[in-house]
Amino acid sequence: MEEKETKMLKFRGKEYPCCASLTMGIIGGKWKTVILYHLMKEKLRYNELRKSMPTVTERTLSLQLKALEEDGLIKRKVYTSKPPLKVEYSLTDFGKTLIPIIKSIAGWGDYVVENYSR
Amino acid sequence: MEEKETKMLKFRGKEYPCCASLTMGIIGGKWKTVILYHLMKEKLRYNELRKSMPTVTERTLSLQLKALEEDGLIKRKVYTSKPPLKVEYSLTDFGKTLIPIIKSIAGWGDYVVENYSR
DNA sequence: CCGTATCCTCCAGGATACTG
DNA sequence: CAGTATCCTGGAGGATACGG
Repeated sequence: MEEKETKMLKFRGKEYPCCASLTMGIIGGKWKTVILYHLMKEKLRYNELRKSMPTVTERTLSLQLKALEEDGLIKRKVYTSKPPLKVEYSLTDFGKTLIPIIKSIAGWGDYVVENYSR
Repeated sequence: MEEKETKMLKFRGKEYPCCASLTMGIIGGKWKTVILYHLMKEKLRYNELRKSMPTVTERTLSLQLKALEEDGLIKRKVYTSKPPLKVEYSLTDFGKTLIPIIKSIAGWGDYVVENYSR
């Protein structure tokens, strides 16, 4: 009679088995934390982001930005409607709640590079 | 003449464009942080881990444990050589340097569930 | 009990060309 | 400048059965 009923956590329609996997579902993937890391310091235009991330493709950057925007972590502001367009990306207030995490993630990366790089 | 030369970071033979992506390369993926999250509190046996992670498959859990062990984040200790085996997984000292990150990742997940769950 | 061995699916991310 | 539109590929992760 007893169902497994392993209390799944929900956010934006997706289910996660624990709080850690929920966070990783939102900021996981190859590029999301990198984008957030750059936007943490300052708002940036599309091309500025691209230059900060030399190995990402246009399509992938575009998709990741859209996903982050849909999850409410970043906002997209258009300044000119006539080409050349000017678009700036920045963290939302919700996105800013991630700053401590991004900082510790970046900090640990630096620590590893300094002490174990090879 | 000037090469792009975008100083890549290296760890265990892989290259990353920035410190944040290096960290995510090591603890990213669907299950690694979940495993570390459970091992952070206590060492656990294979089956205990499985029960903590009801939706992971045996094969995937096995592969992720092996990857974490290869990166030096967890250690595997075998207690009996005759079946039934007893194997315990725990964080290494290096793995323990991740505890602050895991805690903030888990904490943010909890925060989101409390304030935005739907 | 603690995994491996096979086989398979799916989609994140890449390459490239093109547009408002 | 800031993206879409197509097409494609590799590998993460899943399902299931079996082995020490």
